[in-house]
Amino acid sequence: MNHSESTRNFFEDVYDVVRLIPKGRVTSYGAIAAYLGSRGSSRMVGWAMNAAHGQKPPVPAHRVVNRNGLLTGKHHFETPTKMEELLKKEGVIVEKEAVKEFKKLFWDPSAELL
DNA sequence: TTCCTGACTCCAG
DNA sequence: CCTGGAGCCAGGA
Repeated sequence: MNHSESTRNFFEDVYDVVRLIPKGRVTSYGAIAAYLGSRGSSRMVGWAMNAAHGQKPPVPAHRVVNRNGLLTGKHHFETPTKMEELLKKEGVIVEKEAVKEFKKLFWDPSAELL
């Protein structure tokens, strides 16, 4: 397989995992990267999210935050408050750029997807 | 092709 | 507690 094919599959894999995140739960870029077998590629997960807009079926990118629960990707949504609004709609409280009860709401694909 | 950037994370000081 | 550097690797200029 060539380079573009493996890239496409990596993105598809990321989207599939993100779509499996339960409503009202969140995970991190690093957790997804680790689940896909490339721990150091957390930045690529973020890059994938950057290209996730308009995907069918939709990719709930708002459920992916950084390892501390901070909404570092909020500026990539339609509006800077969109990410927080979507989370709040699912019952996730966001306080000062971060997910409240992050540890409790954290969904780890490596542990949940057995 | 090289250089730079980035929705990240870890580690050293 | 905070800062900087390194590793990561796909794209755009």
